[in-house]
Amino acid sequence: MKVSREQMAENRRRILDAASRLFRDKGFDAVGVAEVMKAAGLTHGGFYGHFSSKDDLIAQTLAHVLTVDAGGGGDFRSYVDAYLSTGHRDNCAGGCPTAALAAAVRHQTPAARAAMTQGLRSQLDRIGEALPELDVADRRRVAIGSFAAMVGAMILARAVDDSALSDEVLEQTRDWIDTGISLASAS
Amino acid sequence: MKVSREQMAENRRRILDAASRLFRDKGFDAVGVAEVMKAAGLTHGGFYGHFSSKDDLIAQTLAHVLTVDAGGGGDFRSYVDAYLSTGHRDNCAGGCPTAALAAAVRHQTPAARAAMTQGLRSQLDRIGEALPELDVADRRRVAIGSFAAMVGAMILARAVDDSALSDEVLEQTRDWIDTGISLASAS
DNA sequence: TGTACATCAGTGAACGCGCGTTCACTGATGTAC
DNA sequence: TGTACATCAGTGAACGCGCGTTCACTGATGTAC
Repeated sequence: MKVSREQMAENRRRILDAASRLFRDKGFDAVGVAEVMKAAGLTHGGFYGHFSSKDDLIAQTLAHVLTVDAGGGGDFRSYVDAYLSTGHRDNCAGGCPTAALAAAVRHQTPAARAAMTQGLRSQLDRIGEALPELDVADRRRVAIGSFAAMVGAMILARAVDDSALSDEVLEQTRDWIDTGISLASAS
Repeated sequence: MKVSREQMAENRRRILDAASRLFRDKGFDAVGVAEVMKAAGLTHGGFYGHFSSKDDLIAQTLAHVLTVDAGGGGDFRSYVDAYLSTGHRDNCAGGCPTAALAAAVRHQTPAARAAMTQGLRSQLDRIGEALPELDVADRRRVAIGSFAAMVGAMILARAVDDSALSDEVLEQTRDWIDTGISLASAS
């Protein structure tokens, strides 16, 4: 049955939110259209009233989840600590979409890759702004280098089967970034 | 028709090599058993004489590709430069299996994750050995921190649709790792 | 060393399940009068 | 403001393609004599 315009807009938002969590948790391929719709409280048939295909859903979900700003505001060191925590590692569904999905984006449509590109750009800009104590040249290097290290460390920590090694990857990467920032600040 | 024991062993190796390249290039889900067998010069029916399932192939391919030592020998700085090159970025099929597959391993069987864990362990040990100028505590931090940064940077550089941003991620991460090592060497 | 035969690696057709996608239908919405 | 009707968001059954897996068969291997 038909629903109101606002209800439809909310349904669309719920589909994107459900897809965002499911994709981060299980990956694009392991999540079906029907599963997403069920998680949004709908049936699978209505899907194509909102999206033209699963690929379209993937691209729009990426654009949706990457435009939410990732808890900025605080200083960069505490952001790094929160990012490289066991809590974040164990909460893939609610965690950083870049760590969860960037590797899979390589195999997606141009629209999905474009959304990822824009998301990365704004993420790096946001990190740069959180480093006002550095001069401009250092700022970019620290933003890119440390974000790459955070994403890489999270992916490795999640891939690994041994919790001691996983914890060590997070801890050592935290220390590594910390010393990297200290050096830049001192120069 | 039956083939000789050596031929069968070589066929198995060819299947693993083909799977290794295809999986790195396109991901586990996008590559079918038939495609792997065809790339190895065989037909799909014979697959189950070598492996018990596709999951088994994935686990054994990871073990196979992660035990090849990744061009060690030289010093660490030149390894980093080669790793974070556009050539490596554009050669996913022949490149670092960790950068290509680590994120996907999260969704694979326990056997696959165990192979990944062992592979990461030996990779980190190898990097540590390539840093004899550092004292032991620094060595581990630099090995983990810089490998995390390399893997993360490669994944981001490959996910992104804009070659200027992609190049910048590689370059800045190279600089970031370089300054990180310099700091550790100086202390 | 040579021959007969049992073994078994590889072949290719076939099966069946899952998932993306389609479609005829339903009934609430929201507009025209 | 109230009523009649056209619209269209959502439903759920059905389709069909792709892929993992199975299986009866083939013919070269390698062993027993």
